[in-house]
Amino acid sequence: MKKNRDCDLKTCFLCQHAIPEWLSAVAANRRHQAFKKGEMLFREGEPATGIYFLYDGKVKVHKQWGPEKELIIRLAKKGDILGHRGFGSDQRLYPVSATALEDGTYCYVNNAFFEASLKVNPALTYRLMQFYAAELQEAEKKMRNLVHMDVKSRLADALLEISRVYGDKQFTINRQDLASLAGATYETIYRTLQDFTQQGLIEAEGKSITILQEKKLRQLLTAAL
Amino acid sequence: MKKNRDCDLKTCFLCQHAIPEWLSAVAANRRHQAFKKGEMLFREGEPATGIYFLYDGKVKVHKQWGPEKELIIRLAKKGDILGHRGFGSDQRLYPVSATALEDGTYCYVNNAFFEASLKVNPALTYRLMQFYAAELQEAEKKMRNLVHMDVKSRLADALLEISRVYGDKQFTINRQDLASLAGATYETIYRTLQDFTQQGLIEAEGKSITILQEKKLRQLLTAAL
DNA sequence: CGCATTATTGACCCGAATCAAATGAGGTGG
DNA sequence: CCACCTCATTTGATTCGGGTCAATAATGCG
Repeated sequence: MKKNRDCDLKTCFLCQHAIPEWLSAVAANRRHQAFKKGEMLFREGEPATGIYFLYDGKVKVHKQWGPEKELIIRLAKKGDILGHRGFGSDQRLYPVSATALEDGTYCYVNNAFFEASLKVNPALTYRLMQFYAAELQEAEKKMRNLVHMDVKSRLADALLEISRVYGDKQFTINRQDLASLAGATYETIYRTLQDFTQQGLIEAEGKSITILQEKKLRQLLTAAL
Repeated sequence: MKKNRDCDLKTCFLCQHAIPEWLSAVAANRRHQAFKKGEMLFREGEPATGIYFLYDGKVKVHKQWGPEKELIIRLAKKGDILGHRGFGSDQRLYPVSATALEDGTYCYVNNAFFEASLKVNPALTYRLMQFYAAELQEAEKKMRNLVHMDVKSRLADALLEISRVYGDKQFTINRQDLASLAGATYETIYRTLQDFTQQGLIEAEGKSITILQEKKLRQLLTAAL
């Protein structure tokens, strides 16, 4: 089985929910593509031409603010969907950018085909709707957190999320991305990270971070409430 | 035509997209209900039993933080959907509360019936999905704004949004809600509002606010960028 | 007419952004 | 191999927006 050319039914959202009659059509219309760390899959403000199914690798979804500032909206991992935010708007521009945090592969289909899929496959539409609903909940929770929690709690939250996405207590991330994820500046994150290290909550050397006391990090979240 | 008992096809999302064969079923399963200003339609953390279609009146959707603090996620008006955030999660608890800002009416159907509707009516599912997508975009934009804009800009944004929802440059809202919408404290909003008034951008007397210079308010947003 | 909210304003404080500078780490070309 | 440049890391000093607290005035309201 050619792993790089064929969709793994277990990981690709589209194939997972494709009706049998459409599997060949899906195969004909999708485009598999490898990408490198740092590469932008799509850019905020560009016309939304299609939708991406992340096959492998981690990707950050972020929104720009001015020339220097950004906010990381979400981290995506294997099996996640990207570019779906273009749907529902009139203009069909990507409202966010997607940048690879590591090498990986995606599966792309253009909007026309994807919409056709949705039309003939209500179950797919239904699942996608659920996916949106879940994302919406996450977004709104994060919204509240950004307003009401201090940086320390937001950083704890960010670390736990990264750990969850990577499926490991140890992971690699640069400080700037960490700052953008927590919604704070580089310097502040640097200091807070140092604080956490001194308290023995985490271990940080270089870009590698290990969570030592997950429980205490979680307490920071609930304590802020 | 009994206005209070029957869904206006033009305003109710559910009826608007119902397939003809189901119109009678919809009629049988929906529950129309009047509500009073200040009444809570549903409460964050409660089991999500169903979905609400706002027939008349304005409703705030908000998320609690601690005993005293809240963040208004969104304002809903005639034709909007409420309680749809319960979908997609495992637990099926409302992740937000909904409180009436004025008297109104809603149309309610329980989850079981609504899900059945979605199953037999792909067009409805598709439209709902688009609705979610639009909400998601809004939420994420707001997220970024809350992080990167100062209070002055956030208040300008909030005022413009209220004006848009109410379809009028003049509207009524209490300061506390305004604060929760802009993600700031009562006092800060009070002062900033005073500032705007002195600059002649708005006129405020009591709970009534009139936008005088919409253009300048918008400039506050783009200027922050 | 007292009591309870809500409005209004001032003073203070603090978290975190900003600014600035020093240090270190890699990469490149001479 | 060294000089040089660029870029990330590290740390200190300073500033400031806005949250918190408190005190008074005003406005209901039973």
